[in-house]
Amino acid sequence: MNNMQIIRGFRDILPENIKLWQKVEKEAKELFEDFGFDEIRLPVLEKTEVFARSIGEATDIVEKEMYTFPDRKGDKLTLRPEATASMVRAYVQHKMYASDPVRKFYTIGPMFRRERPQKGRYRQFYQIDAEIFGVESAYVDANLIFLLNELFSRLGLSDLKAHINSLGCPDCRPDFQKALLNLLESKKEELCPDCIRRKESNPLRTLDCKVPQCKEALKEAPTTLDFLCKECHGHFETVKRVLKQQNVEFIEDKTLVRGLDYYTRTAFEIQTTSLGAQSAVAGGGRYDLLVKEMGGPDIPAIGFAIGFDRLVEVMEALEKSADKQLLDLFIIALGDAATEKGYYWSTDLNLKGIRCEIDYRGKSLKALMKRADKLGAKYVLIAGEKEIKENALILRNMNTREQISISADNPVADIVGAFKKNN
RNA sequence: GUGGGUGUAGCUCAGUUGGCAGAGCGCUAGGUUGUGGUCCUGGAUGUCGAGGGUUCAAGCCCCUUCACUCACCCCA
Repeated sequence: MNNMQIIRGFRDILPENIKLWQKVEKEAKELFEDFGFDEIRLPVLEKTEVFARSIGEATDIVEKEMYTFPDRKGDKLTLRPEATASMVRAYVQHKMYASDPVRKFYTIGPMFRRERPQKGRYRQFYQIDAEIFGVESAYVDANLIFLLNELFSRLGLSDLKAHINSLGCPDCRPDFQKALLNLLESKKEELCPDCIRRKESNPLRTLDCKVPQCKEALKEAPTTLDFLCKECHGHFETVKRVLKQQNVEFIEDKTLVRGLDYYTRTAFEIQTTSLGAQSAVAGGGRYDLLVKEMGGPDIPAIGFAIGFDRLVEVMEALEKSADKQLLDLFIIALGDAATEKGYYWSTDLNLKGIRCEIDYRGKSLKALMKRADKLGAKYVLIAGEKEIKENALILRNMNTREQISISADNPVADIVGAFKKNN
């Protein structure tokens, strides 16, 4: 096996697939800018501490999925597994809250997690990330979900559903956790091995276990919603009311728990059915405690991440293709003199915005006509020795087979003119 | 990390009880000395994922390993 191979779980996004990526990126940027978000670009490497502190030491991401290594000086560095931690780090480091605590950012880029690859899951994957700092109001929670919904609808995706839940806050979460732990303890004979483990590491996770026996045992389990304090309850009700008012369809999903420690109150996920087990295309939530935890002041925040790769895959599954870019003109130059002229013409045409190609391999007219056809050329310019001598190049319309004769003195102007007339 | 499936031409895949490595598409050259798409004819392209074993003989059987893939776990 050839060793010069891409790393496992990494992939090349090839030109034949890039159009959808560009389309998604363009739509997202336009929408976010319209909604008042500013782009921010963040590094791919951070000190390990940035992620360990924010995501949670005991989470799977930090425990076993990060690409972590010492640099030459011995500092422990990590390839970012998600964007929010870096976003908060930047917000705090530049003391952005000092001049204006209310900030809205988005960023697009690669993330890295060393998991076993499968459908819709890669070790380098891309996220489109948006965060709002400094607003506690439930209106921005609803607004972010609305924004996701709008983006997906603009991309023509309809099989996506928003799931929302509230995880409570430090006031109400402890009571809930106590109640849940009590129940887990009493039912521990019936739980699957994974849930026995979760009981210790991340009790919330037992709520969305897929093993039927666990589901049955935990049917009566308390949920975060049962224990919400008055403020959290009101916050959640507002989110739901506003979404209804704006005709955003959603499912209240009390099994929706998110894996990162920093979430509080609103948690949401956009799910699809067309991607096998990887149902989450976007996910996010509120993290009112994280800015402070990362050394900043007590400032609330909320954000989401869209799984770019997954989104593109959903679109591919629904055959939402983007148009292939075809060629405007293919120049067939036969002989050395014609080839040299053809080179200058093609460059000039490129500069004038005409997508034009020429072939230098000295092939036959027939072979080049085939190539022009393969490239989808709208026109072919034929410049053979005869045409040069007689000062009469042939411009052939490949759809109508119509051919006109143009002078070899300044064919670029004639061609540009022809394109203007047709467009 | 655990389990299942799959590795044969650039792509999609056949390959029988172990007996000369194949097809379609694509590529390429012709079919009127200079006109594409359809059609016809010819041509090129293989470490049968890799390493080892069994055998007179292995793409096929056995062992090891790697990769891809799906699922679990977890998450976007």
